[in-house]
Amino acid sequence: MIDFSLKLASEFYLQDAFQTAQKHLLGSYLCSNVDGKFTAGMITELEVYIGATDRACHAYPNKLTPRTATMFKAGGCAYVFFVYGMYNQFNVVVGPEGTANAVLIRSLEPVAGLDVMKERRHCDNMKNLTTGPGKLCQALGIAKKQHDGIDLRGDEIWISPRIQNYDCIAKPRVGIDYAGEDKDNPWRYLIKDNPFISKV
DNA sequence: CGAGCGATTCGC
DNA sequence: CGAATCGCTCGG
Repeated sequence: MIDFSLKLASEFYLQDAFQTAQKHLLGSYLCSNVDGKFTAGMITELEVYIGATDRACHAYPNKLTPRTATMFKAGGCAYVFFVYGMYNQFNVVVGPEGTANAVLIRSLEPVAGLDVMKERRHCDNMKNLTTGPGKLCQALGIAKKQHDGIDLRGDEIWISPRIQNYDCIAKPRVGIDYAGEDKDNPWRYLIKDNPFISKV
């Protein structure tokens, strides 16, 4: 059984976003205790965004606005944003204060609180509960209004370290056709052979 | 101050 | 493949 009370050490949030994403975040457990309900899923897919140089990043080129402000905080907090009038997306802020790097969590394999997830998602199919950035926020009860900027070492949303190593696949990121030269960067990482993915 | 749009999802 | 749906950004 997994001990979800363990939390990813602070040091990893302050290091290189690509290293942290592939070696520490991928395969770890995103946990939430929202409205008194515990849910957790293993991170199977994520994407890296770099504020200084990456046209796909909301904070490019180091653009500080009310929306992007949390990305400039020190690593270890959540950047949660709202899109399409109905969906939230959850990112892990990585790197020292003043940099705007974030890791978008795109898909989870449900591990705990499946009944809660099914209820929140109005859906019974396990493969459809958390396989997408908007879906997993709904399943875990994560929303910008309550959770943007929240510390990930607190007791509402946190990350529990991976308990084994996984082979990693790199692909281009999803839904960023506007990003020009950066749209083909292979900064989407998936656990090899894990079926809980948002897209092929 | 308002038009345009988005790191998506679902149903037709 | 198009609608849903609204906060954020930017231009006027």
